[in-house]
Amino acid sequence: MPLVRHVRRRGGLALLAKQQGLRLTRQRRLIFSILESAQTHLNVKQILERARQVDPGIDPVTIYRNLTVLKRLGVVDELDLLHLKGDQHYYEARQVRAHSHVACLTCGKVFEFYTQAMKTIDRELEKECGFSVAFSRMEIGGYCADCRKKEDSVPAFLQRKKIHAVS
Amino acid sequence: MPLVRHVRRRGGLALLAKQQGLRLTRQRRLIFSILESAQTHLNVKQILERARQVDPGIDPVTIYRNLTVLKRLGVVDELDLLHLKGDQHYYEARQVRAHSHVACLTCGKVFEFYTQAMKTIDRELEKECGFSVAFSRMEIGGYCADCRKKEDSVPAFLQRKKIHAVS
DNA sequence: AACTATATTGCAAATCATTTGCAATAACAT
DNA sequence: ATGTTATTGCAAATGATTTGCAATATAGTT
Repeated sequence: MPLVRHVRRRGGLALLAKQQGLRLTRQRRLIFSILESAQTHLNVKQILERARQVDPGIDPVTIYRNLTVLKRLGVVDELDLLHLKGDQHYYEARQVRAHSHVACLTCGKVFEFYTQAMKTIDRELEKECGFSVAFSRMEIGGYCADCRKKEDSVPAFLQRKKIHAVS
Repeated sequence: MPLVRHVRRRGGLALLAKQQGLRLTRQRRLIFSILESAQTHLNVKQILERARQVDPGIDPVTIYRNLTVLKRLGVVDELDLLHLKGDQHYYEARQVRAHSHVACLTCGKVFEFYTQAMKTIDRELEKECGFSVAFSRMEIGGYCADCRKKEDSVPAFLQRKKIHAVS
């Protein structure tokens, strides 16, 4: 059975890359370390900025190519975060614990939420469908506590007019 | 507080559109009906194809513009289905019951999975974070029962070589 | 340490999806 | 019926990502 499943990284991405027969170039090391040390999901532009602080000559295409490799290895996730900020994609090193990304539709804040319930779903899928979960992503939109206090705030993406629940 | 929240459609998208002051053009009716009658998520190309069977002159830009409107109304969801088939996006009319999209990494099959556990997460977020969930999306990658039987199958997206779990 | 095979890079150009400007048309309220 | 203006289709622009290719750098071998 094919496995990407639970990839545990002991030596980090660099070691994993070696095991896969990839060459460890200066640029690749740099990109790996940026992703590994990132506190949050980054988009390509952000990765490029950080990379250029160290290696000003690095080309965007190198970022793209390495992200492709990392996606194929199953060690980074590509997220779109509900497209709240357009169609750009975000990347993060895959974590051991599954978590969901929760975005406030008013202020745009995104935070991560860890819950056992995601594991529950994995188990249900195994039991009910014989489906073996390798990884999962959850993205939630709604209104955060702060914004709910400020009554009349209008979600940034609702430019035309307020939308009322049709019930 | 702004609401998109639980939009229940009684008269369908057409009625909703009217209530929002949108004009019901021939093209718009068509696009609405395609989305409402679709059994599954569609990408833009698929929507365009279906639309052109009825109205050969319809322009892609009309599809895009209407999808934008529908997204803003909060009645269609834009999915990327784990980017298994590239970066294209898929659209589906938002359903009353939250569900997750489950994709097999070997055969590419995607199915929908309904579970109470998603509602559990909503409640946890409300309780623990004071966050009010408007909608949520979950996408799961793994291996379906059929493919697990056929031992040595290699996931389509792993072109280089087999990846073994690093443990 | 030099040698070799080839994976990887950077640049330029190509591609692809999506958006924008604008004039013509069509929907809807009066 | 008439006028206002939202919506459409076309063409061109944009922006992100990919591809071709020659130069370079890595890692294995001598």
